[in-house]
Amino acid sequence: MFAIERLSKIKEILYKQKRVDVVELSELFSVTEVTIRRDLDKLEQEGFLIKTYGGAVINEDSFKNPLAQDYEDSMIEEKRMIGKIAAQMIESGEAVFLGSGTTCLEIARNIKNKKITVVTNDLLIGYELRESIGIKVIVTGGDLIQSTTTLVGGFALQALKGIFINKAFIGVKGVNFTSGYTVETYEEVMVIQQIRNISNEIVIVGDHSKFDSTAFARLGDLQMAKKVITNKQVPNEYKKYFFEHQIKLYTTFEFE
Amino acid sequence: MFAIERLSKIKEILYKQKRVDVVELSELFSVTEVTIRRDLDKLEQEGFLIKTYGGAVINEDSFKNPLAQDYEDSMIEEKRMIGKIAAQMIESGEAVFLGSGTTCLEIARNIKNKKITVVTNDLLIGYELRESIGIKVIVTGGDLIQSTTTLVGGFALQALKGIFINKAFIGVKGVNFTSGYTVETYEEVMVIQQIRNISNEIVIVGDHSKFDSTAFARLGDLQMAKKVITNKQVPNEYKKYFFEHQIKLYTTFEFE
DNA sequence: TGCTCAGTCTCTCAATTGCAAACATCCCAA
DNA sequence: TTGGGATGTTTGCAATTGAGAGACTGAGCA
Repeated sequence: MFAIERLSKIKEILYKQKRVDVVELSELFSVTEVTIRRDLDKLEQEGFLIKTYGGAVINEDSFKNPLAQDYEDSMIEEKRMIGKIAAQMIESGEAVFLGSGTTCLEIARNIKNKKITVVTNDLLIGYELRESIGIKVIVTGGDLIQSTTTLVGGFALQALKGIFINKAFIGVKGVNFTSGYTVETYEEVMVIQQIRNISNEIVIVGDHSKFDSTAFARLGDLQMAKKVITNKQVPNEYKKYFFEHQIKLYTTFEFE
Repeated sequence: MFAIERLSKIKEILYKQKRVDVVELSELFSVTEVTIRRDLDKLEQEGFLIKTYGGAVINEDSFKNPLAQDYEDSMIEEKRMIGKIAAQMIESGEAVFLGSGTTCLEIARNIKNKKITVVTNDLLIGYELRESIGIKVIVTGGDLIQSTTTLVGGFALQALKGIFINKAFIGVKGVNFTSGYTVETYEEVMVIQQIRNISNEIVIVGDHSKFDSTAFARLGDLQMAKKVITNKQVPNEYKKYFFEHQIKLYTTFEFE
């Protein structure tokens, strides 16, 4: 195992368990404790953790610190599964909207061989589908939200006035009984509201980490979509809620 | 086994196993470790992997970071110089349009610290500027031309109706006395014609390989722009022509 | 409070391994 | 023949890891 792999593995453990133990790590990786301490030194310098006597704890600030990379990729496997499920819902000849974010990007990766029209307001989704011969790609245009790949604003809204689509897949940042579905910016909400006007069907996508949390801008209540795709670790009370409200819940395993 | 075969085999292994080991690879291909390291250097430059002591690990970013992919561009050095010259023309507070293509992408790479508004119909240019805090990025939207990163069509034209810009940089595919400036598709011509209506100034950019050749769709004659940026190997007859027609020619060295 | 002691940390040194740069060689094509 | 690209060889340097010595920490206890 390379040092760099060990480091990223430590980061992963740290992310999941919030703390690491020098002795445990040294046994896990079969290296001496000295090496582990040196690794922790490096990660401390990068701001990921704070060393303590005997181990280290995660530095929560590192999430706000742009230098200390994003760690949302921990859900990449879940997102891939969600992408696959979503892809199965899309039929030949349809026009679909893919919202912005990595979950919708995973949907894009699973539909490359279909014959459909894809409308998106995410630069990377457009880019991802550029070689797919069966897919007509339409990008809404708009203002690029700083540090993201999401297009919003006037041009996006204008573009979405003249078209109609069969299904819209919307990635959300928060799912919550009280605040409903939430995303990071109000501008995105505006775009998605317009999508609701022109789409036959709304499908909400988001891995289980989105549940019970709330982002900045409210999209609507949990009943705004009749279909939700997530993975199987979604809390039971949501499963119950969706079932009681005739909202179809698709998870990485069977529908429950 | 040819070097290129070895490289693509390494990519394949990397993709499957997420990591490669210098010693293992050198045994597998029966070449020295030096050769493997040189291979890994190349792949690292292309962004496929990250070298580490003893081997390399796959660069997950290379999936999400389009700019890391297939970075084999002839004339890349020329384009970089052109990008730098173009960047010098752009002043704080201006609104500029960057057309599609790798030459304009090089312009984008040189203006990241400015405080300006950038309008573009190229997905990658938008993406490239997404982190630049001083830059407001507006993407025109539109239909994505198959296998490119260029947006054209109704949405693009519509978006370009309501705005005005100071300078527009247009990359061309062909420069020729008889056919004038040419690009690859008629749809692009439509976009650029609209740009001519809303821009104070048109600047044509293109390295010397574009001269004396012709692409599919005609943009206009050589006098449609009052400024042209290229590199110093441009044929003399064009230098003469531009001089005689009061078109300012900027090259990788001084104006001639 | 101060003591004790096991556990932990840091420092230095050394061995191993990997690396980069310079130079040599080979091969193919102009 | 010559020149350039790819590959191999050599050599000195750098990075990584571990070992051991000594210092530090902190919980328990007198």
